[in-house]
Amino acid sequence: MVAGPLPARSGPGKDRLRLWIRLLRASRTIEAELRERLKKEFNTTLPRFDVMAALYRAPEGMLMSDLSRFLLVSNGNVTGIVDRLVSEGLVARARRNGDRRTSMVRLTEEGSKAFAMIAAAHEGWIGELLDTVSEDEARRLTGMLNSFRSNWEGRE
Amino acid sequence: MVAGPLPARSGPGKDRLRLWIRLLRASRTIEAELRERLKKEFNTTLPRFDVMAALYRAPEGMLMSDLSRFLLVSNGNVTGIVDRLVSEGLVARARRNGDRRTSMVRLTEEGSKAFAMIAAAHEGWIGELLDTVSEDEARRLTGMLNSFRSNWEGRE
DNA sequence: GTATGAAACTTTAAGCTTGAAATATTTTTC
DNA sequence: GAAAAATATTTCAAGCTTAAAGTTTCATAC
Repeated sequence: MVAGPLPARSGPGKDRLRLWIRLLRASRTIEAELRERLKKEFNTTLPRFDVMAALYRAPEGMLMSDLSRFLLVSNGNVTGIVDRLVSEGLVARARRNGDRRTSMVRLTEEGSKAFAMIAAAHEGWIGELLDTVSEDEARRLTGMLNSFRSNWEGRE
Repeated sequence: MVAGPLPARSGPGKDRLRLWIRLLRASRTIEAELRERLKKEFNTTLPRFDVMAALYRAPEGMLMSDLSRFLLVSNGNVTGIVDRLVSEGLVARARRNGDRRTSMVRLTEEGSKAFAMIAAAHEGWIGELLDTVSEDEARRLTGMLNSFRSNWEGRE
């Protein structure tokens, strides 16, 4: 989804198609760079980072379904990633509240420390990778993307 | 890479971090919707669509390495996707030019027809999914993303 | 209290993705 | 022109991803 079907020079909707293609190329370029650095510097992956980032925001823990909803990925997907993080000792499942179907997932002490270090580097990388975007431009772009998102969210 | 590590309210680089998170969430949301529709309506996938889109632009064919460079994915990845497209009769490999290491990959007649249909639907979907973005706004956003991209490309 | 259905999660099969190693071919160097 | 380096591609192992089907537990209705 990086190329797009020969957008004709003009016509209704062509500008949106062009926008979509640019958006996708930008995020894929940055994503590839981040993935490579996460691997090289911390021997981890983007999905693991995503899960840890979500859990870091929720010290009390999250349900599996909260995680998958928040990260925009499927349920089964989260199961696998959390499994691996648990086996690495970075995340823990606690099956304690009344509902025995659910398990509260949270970062371990070790996971929290590890994440803090990775997150600091991550923020630096983003600043570096996006340094051709001025802070002001960044705010405006964010605003536009935000309004797209909030409009979109109510629809499905 | 959809959440991001608790962006502090302010500070240097925070606006860029926020921008990155929005960018990623927007593209993931749209991507998920496209993937679902491609599956439901045409029983195909986003990676297959990407490869076919690239080949549609190059009737004379492309090398595997051209494909992987253009699509921003690894070599081995393209091999697998093309293998499946070949087995479905939508794509053909031609090992004909002087260099016997390379193979020219192109759409078959059937593949070209199939792609044209899917692409028409795809363009409509994008118009629909992005209809909260005005055409004017789309052009401005595209411009900003473009300048990011061209600045970035010279660097690595 | 027991059947019905809903909810939370896991498992499975198929496919996508990467980085690294392997293979085959061409080009360069001496 | 043979050895070495470079290029184009494929193979491989590990992990990510989805949709669909399966399991367990909970809530509702009767």
